[in-house]
Amino acid sequence: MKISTKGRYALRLMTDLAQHHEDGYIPIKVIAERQNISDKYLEQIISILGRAGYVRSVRGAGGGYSLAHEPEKYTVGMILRLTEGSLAPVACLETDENLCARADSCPTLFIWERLYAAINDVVDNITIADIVENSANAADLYNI
Amino acid sequence: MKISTKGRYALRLMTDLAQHHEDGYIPIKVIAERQNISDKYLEQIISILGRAGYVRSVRGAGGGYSLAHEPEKYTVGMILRLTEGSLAPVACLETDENLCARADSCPTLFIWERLYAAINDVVDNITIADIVENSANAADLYNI
DNA sequence: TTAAATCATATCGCAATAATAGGAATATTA
DNA sequence: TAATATTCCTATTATTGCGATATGATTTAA
Repeated sequence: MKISTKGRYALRLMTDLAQHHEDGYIPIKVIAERQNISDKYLEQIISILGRAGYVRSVRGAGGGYSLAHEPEKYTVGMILRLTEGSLAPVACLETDENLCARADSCPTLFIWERLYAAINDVVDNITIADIVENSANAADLYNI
Repeated sequence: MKISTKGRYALRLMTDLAQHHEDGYIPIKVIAERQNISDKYLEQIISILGRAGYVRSVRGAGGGYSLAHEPEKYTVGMILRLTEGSLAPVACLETDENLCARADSCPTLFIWERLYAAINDVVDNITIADIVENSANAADLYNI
């Protein structure tokens, strides 16, 4: 029951882009240094975000990445689902094909449904803008 | 973000024991057949439950396993934490040692805290007795 | 004494995670 | 035009954890 680095890095990536939203296109190397993450690994992750249309990119010198939309348009759920896959705690909740034959009489299914709903409720109600705001407050609090 | 078979099997195991709570000691083979799970794998899982004092065992012919307490004494959270380990969505919430140096200014920590709280809230408020009851209702509903 | 059961370990195949690596394609700038 | 900076694409790899399977020792009842 862990969120992998892929999802966590993706969130930090999007947050970083949001914090520097006014600075035009930012090379992945810069973000990798700021976030202290392998730039080659970040490259792979941002390509997922790019294919989904979450970030825009410009190639060549002076290029880089930029958020395609405003930070408040992205929920944590969107980012995590894209990079981690489904957040369902059991496979049988993911697709109709995965739904097992005994689902009608499955004594534990309601547990996973409640858990799934609780997870979705959290991640779908926090946006990247919220993260940026929270981070600004924390910095203020600690006089950074 | 998946609950592994270990935790799921443990829940089915405990539920099965609860459903046959009056039948004395039940061999793991019987449960394995009823639940259609590898008996050798179940053996390993129930040994965890045994060491934790969740089930009692009697060796030798005529022996088997039995719940150590009433079904309402066990929460889903207890079983899952024992078999899966911590349900924290990120390692830094597990122990003080895991808490990273930048926690004070971590912009995403509040997400994981909320997620963790939501997960705990679900699993700590469902007991094995609830599962048995739910299963009885479902059986009734579908005329099984 | 035989059979039924728990108890204890060791081993194994597979897949996923978390990178690392190398280079092709594209654009800017000197 | 050449050099440089960047994205883009794909292959490889080391490590780990999952989900078993296997073997056998120990205990107890019939």
